[in-house]
Amino acid sequence: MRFRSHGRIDLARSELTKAGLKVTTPRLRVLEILEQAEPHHLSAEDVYKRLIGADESVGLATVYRVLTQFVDAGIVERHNFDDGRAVYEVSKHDHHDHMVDVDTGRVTEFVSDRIEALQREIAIENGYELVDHELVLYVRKRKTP
Amino acid sequence: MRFRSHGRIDLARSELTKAGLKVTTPRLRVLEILEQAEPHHLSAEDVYKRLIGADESVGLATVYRVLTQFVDAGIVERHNFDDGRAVYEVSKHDHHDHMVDVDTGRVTEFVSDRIEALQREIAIENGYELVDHELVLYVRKRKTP
DNA sequence: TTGCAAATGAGAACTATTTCTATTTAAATT
DNA sequence: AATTTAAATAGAAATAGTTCTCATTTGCAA
Repeated sequence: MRFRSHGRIDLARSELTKAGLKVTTPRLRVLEILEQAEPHHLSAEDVYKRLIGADESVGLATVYRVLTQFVDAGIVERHNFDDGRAVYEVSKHDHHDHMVDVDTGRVTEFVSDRIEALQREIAIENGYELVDHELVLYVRKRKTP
Repeated sequence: MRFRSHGRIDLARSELTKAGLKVTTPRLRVLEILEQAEPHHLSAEDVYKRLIGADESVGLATVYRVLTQFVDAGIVERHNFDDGRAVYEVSKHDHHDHMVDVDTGRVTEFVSDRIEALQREIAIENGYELVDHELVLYVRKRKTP
């Protein structure tokens, strides 16, 4: 049965092409890993480990190079948390922020239209327009709910 | 004339003592530099350069060590911007957030009680209490004001 | 002032990331 | 399908930022 669709992979291919990046095995693999990642945030090392685990031979330097290209192309976002970790995740249209549990290190995502709106307001009050933002809440589970 | 007051230095001394840190020359020097810093944000390297410039002989390793101790003690805050820079600044009681002009790299500070309140709300809605937060707005000067 | 635990300086070690370069590969061309 | 060529890769080496080690120095309590 020819002409069968390979949805996910074709999507990754077209994303690369659209970004003006040649379609190569390492790029496809890294993009697939990020798209299927759970949680969404992976460090370069995480991506590399998953590649090795899947018996793909991709060099660590290539992982870094490809991730940087993805960030430049807008396919992927990079976040730096205060403890020094840098993580990557595919850019979704629904922008979200992060909440880090300071005891466990667990990261959860959240969206708040109210906060987004306020940020835009604040930028304007200062004569700017908002290009992007980064919000991380450092939190702790409440003892008394 | 004895018994003259040395306001700034005495303050730094008492901050160290309060934090349970022995009062040493390197600690006093680093704290003074951060308190007088303009802009408020300095990297470890910046602090080190200013010490050298002032003919103080303090090792770079000590600068890092002392900065980390200050952060642990809550005297100083550390911020990581998305471009990878890590900067330190003395914790003021009026917590503030940052606005980075993406064209010039200039950093300005701002405070918004509304955003602070919203953050606390969001944490609670998720069963957490807010320990700290980090908000950076990436902005661009408006062409048409 | 003396003694000792704590702090420091200098350089080695470490970690994360980037660069270098010889080799391989994608994809345009024939 | 084979050829060509610029772009991409792997792996090693280099770099930058930060932390560690340990011999020496210092703050401060007795």
